[in-house]
Amino acid sequence: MTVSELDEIRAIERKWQDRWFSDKIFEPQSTGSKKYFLTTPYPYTSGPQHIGHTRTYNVADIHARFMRMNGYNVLWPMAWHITGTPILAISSCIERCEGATIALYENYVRLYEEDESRVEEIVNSFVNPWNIANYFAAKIIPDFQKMGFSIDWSRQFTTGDPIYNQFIRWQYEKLMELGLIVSGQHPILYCTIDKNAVGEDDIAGGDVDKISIDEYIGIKFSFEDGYIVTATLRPETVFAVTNLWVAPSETYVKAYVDGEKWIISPESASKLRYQQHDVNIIEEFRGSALLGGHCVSPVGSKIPILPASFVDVNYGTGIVMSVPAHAPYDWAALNDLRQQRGINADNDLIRLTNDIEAIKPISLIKIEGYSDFPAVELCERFDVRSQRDNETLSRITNLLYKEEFYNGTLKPIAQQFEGRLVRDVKEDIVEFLKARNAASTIYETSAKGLCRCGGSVVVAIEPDQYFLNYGDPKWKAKAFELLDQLKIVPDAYRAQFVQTFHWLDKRPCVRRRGLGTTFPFSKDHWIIEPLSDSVIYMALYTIIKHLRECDPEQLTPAFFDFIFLGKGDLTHVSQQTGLPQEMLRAARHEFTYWYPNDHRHTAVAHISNHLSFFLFHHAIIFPKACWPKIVTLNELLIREGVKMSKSRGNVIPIATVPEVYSADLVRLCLVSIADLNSTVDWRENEVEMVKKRLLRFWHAANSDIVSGQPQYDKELSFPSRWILAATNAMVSRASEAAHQFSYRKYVTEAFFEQLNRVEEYRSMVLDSGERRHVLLDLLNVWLRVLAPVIPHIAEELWERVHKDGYISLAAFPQYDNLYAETLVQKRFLDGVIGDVSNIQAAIKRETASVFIYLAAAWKYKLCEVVYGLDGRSLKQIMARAKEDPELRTHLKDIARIAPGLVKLLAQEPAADIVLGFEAESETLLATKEYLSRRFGKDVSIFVENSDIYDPANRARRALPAKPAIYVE
RNA sequence: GCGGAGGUAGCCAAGUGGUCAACGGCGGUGGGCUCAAGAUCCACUCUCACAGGAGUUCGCGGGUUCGAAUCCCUCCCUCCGCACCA
Repeated sequence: MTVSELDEIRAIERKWQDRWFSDKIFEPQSTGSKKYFLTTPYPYTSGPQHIGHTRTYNVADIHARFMRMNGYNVLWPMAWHITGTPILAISSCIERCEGATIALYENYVRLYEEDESRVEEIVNSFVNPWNIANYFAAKIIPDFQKMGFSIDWSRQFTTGDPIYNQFIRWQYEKLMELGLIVSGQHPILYCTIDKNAVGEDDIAGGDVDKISIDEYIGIKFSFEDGYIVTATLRPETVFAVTNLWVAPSETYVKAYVDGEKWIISPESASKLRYQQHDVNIIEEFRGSALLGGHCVSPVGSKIPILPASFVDVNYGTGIVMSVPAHAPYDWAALNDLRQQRGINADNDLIRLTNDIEAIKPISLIKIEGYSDFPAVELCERFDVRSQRDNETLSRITNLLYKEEFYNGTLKPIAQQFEGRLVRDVKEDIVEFLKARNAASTIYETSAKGLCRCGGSVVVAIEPDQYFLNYGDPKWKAKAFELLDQLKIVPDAYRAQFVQTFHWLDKRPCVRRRGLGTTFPFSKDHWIIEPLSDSVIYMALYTIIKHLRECDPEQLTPAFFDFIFLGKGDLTHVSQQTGLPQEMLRAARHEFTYWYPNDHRHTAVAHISNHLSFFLFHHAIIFPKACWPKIVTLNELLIREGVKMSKSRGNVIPIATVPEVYSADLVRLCLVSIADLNSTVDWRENEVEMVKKRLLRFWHAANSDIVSGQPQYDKELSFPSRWILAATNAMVSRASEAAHQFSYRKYVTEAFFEQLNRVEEYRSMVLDSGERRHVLLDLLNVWLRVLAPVIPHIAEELWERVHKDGYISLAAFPQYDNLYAETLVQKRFLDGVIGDVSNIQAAIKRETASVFIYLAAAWKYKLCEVVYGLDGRSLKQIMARAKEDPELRTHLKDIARIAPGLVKLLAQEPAADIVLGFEAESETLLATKEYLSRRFGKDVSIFVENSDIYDPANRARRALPAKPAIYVE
C-alpha cells in the first residue's frame, strides 16, 4: 500500500471521468416515468472553485447517483452566475494594477495554465470583466469533472447570455403585473468620486471591515433665526438633554438646508447634499463662537452650548446633544470641564462657569440594577478619568445603550411616553419630533471607508430605487403555503425559514451598474442585481437546449408564458414569435416533464436570502404543481479548525485535488467527517486515516477479484451466511440513510463498518473456495452501494469483476432477510468472545486452554418458561417449575440460577437473546478454530453434564445465551 | 435583545427513554512485526476490583420515571442569523 496504489487510483479516476463524459451518460432525455430534477447553486465565476464549495456539490452528486441507481431519471444541470459587481470590482483592480489582486489572480490562473507567459496574458485580459466570467466558467467544468460529478453539461448558460436576459425580463414582467415591484427612496453607500453606488467589493478592505449604514436622527434645537442640529442614535434622550457639545476649535457653518437655517459642520453639510437635501452655505465660523449661547430643545428646555474635545466634526452633524445621566461620554466631558475650571483660567471657561455649575444630570430611563444616573455610575465603576479614555468609554457606552434599549423604561419626564420600553417607544418619539418639525433622518456610514478609486464612501439617498415587495401580504401568504408543503432536511432549519419569511420586506432589486439584465421598467440604466435574478433559473435548464437556435428577440414574454405557464395558443404563439410549433411543443413538454425542481441542495448560508427568494418567486410565479419539493442544506467547511479564506491562504482549490488527494478520497472524506448540519473540519490527519482505509479496501477488493471463485456448490457455513446476511442488513440501513440524506451514516454503514465486518469474516474463514466465492459474491452487492460515494473505484472494480455496463447506471441492490438468524448467532458469539477476553484480561496469567460449556437442555426450557411469565419473582418461577415434570427434578439449581437468568432476559429485545441450544451449539462448533486462533489457545466446547472435563466446576454456571467459561 | 443551533471522556465526535461506561476517529500506553524507523496488526486508555464484578459519569442545579446523556424547569457558556452582501 504505497504511493503507487494512490497513483493507480488517480489514473483510474481520469479514465472513468473521460468515459462518462464522452458517453454522455449523465445527460438524460425527457422520457421515463420516474424523474428527479436536482439543482445546486450555479457557481459565481469570479475565481476557481475550492473544496468548501465542493462539499455542497458532493452531497448533491452522491444523492443524484443514489437516485439514478434507484431507477430515477436524474437531471442535475449546471450553469454560471456572472451577474453583479464583484467581477467588475476585480476588473477595475486589475486595470488599476493593484498588486495584491493581480498576484491572487495570477495564482488562480496558474492552477490551470502551465505556460507562465500565458498566465500574464490571461490576467491582463481580465481588465474586461467578461473575460473573468468566461475564463473561470470554462475552468470550473474540468474542476467539477475532476470530482466525478454526474452533471449534465449540455444545459449550460450564463446569467449574462441574451437568452437569460430575455428570461429574466419575463420574470420581472410577471412581478410587475402582480404589483410586486415598488419604487421609493433608499439609502446606499456611494463613492464621491465615481458618483456611483459601491458594494463591499468596491471598498478598500470592505470584505473584512464591513461598512453598514446607520440611521441617525437629526434633532433641531432652536437657535437665533434657525436651528442647531445634532445627530443621535438615541432620539428618546431628547427629554434629558442638559447641554450641547461643540468642538471649539473646529469650523462650523450656517447653511440653508431645505430652506431652513441649520448650524452644522461643513463636512456634514456636504454629506447632506448626497441625501437629497438642498444645502447652501451662508457663513462659516469657529465652534467657540457658539459657546455660552443658549438654544431651546424640541421639548422646550433652555440648553447651554459647551465645548468638548471628543466631538468629531466628521461624524453626524459635528454637534452632540449631551445626556450626562445616560451617556458616559457626556458625563466624562462635563467632569473635565468642572475640573479644568480655575486651574487653567481660560476665558471661555470662566464665561461658562455659571452654565457648567448649573448642569444637573436628568434621569430619564429606568433600568433594573442601576441607579438613576447609570452613566455616572459606570464612569465611577470603570474609573473613567476623562473624555479621552476612549476605549473604556466606548465599551461602557455600548453596554449601557444596549441595556437601556432592551430593558429600559421611560420615566415621567418623558411626558406622554412615560412607562414604555425604549425599544418600543423609539419610533414613536421620532414620529413625534418629526411632526413638530424637530427631527430629520440623517444617514451615516458605520465606519470611515475609502472606495478603491480613492473617493470617500458616504451615504447617498437613491430617490428612485426599485424594490421587490416581499412584504406584500398576498405574496407572503403564497410563500408560506409553499413552505408548509416543502420538505426541509435537516428539518431543524425550518424555523429559520419561517423567521426569514416573516421579516422579509421591501428589498432593492436593481443597481446602477454591474453585469446582468437591464431592468425593463425605467428609462434610467438599472441592472437587476444578483440575488434577484437567480431565483427561478432552474426552469430555464429544462428548455435551454431548445432555445440555442433562436434569435433571443423571439423569446418574448408570450413565449415564456406559453412554455412555463401553458398560457396562450400554440399557433398564435408560434406566429407571434416566429418559432416553429414543434419547437414550442417540445420545449413545453420538456418543461412539464422536468418541473418541479424536486430537490435543491445548497448551503445554510443561503436560507435568509437566496433560498427564501427562490421559494417566494416560485410561489407567486408558478402554479402549485411546479413548486419545489425538497430543500436540503449543509453547513460550511473549515480547515484545521479555522475558516478557509483568501487572506489566510489556506484554500484548497479543486484543481489540486487529483494531485494532492484523489477524487474518491475527497468525496469520501467530505461526507464521512460530519453530518450535513455540522461543520466539516478538513484535517489532514483525518484525511490520512480515510486514505488508509480506502487503500485497504482497494487492495482487498482487488485480491478478492483475482482469487474469486464464481461457483461454489456446497452448503455455506455459519460465517459465510453471517457475512451475507450482515451485508444485506447493511444495504437496508444504507438505503434508509440515503433516503434521509444522512450520508455520513451511509458511509459509516456501507464503507467503514462493512470494511471491518468483511475483515472479521476473512479471519473467521481462512482461505478456502467458500471464502473466495462469498467475497466475490458480496462484492457484487457492496460495490453498488459504494458507487454513489466512490464512483471511480466502484466503476473500475465493477469492470474488473466483468460486469457489463457502467455501475453508475446499474441498479441499487435489493435486500432480503436471507440468513437473518445468523445476525443473532453472531451477537451470541461476540458475547462469548467478550466474556473470554474479560476473563483472560482479569487473570493476567499465561493460559493454554479455553473451555466453553453450553447450558444443559433443561435450562433452555426454563428460559422459555421464565420468558412467558408475567412477573419474574423467584417465587413465581419456582411455582411454575414445580408444575413441569422435567424442571421439577432441577429445583435446587433453578433457585441458584434464576436471578442470573432474569437479569439476562431483562435485556431487550429478549427474544433475540436466546437462540436455543441448537443454534448456539452450531455457532460455537462452526467457529471453534476461529476462536482458537483469536484467543491463541486451544478451545474445547462441552455441553453441561456430568461426563466432562470441568475441574473448576464452572459448567453449572452456564446459562442460555451465556455459556460458562473456564480457562487454564 | 429576538430567533436558531449546540455544550458528551485528553481532543474531534456519534448517540435523543431501557442491549449505554456510552459507535467511530485522533492522541496516549503496552505488545506483535522489523537491525531500526515508518507503515501495519493486536490489546488497553473514568475509578476500584481482578474469573466474566462494582461504583461514579454526558455544561450546573432541580424535577418526571421502575429506569434519563436522552423528557420537563432554572441558570451558565459557545456558535450562527437579524437584510440589500454573493
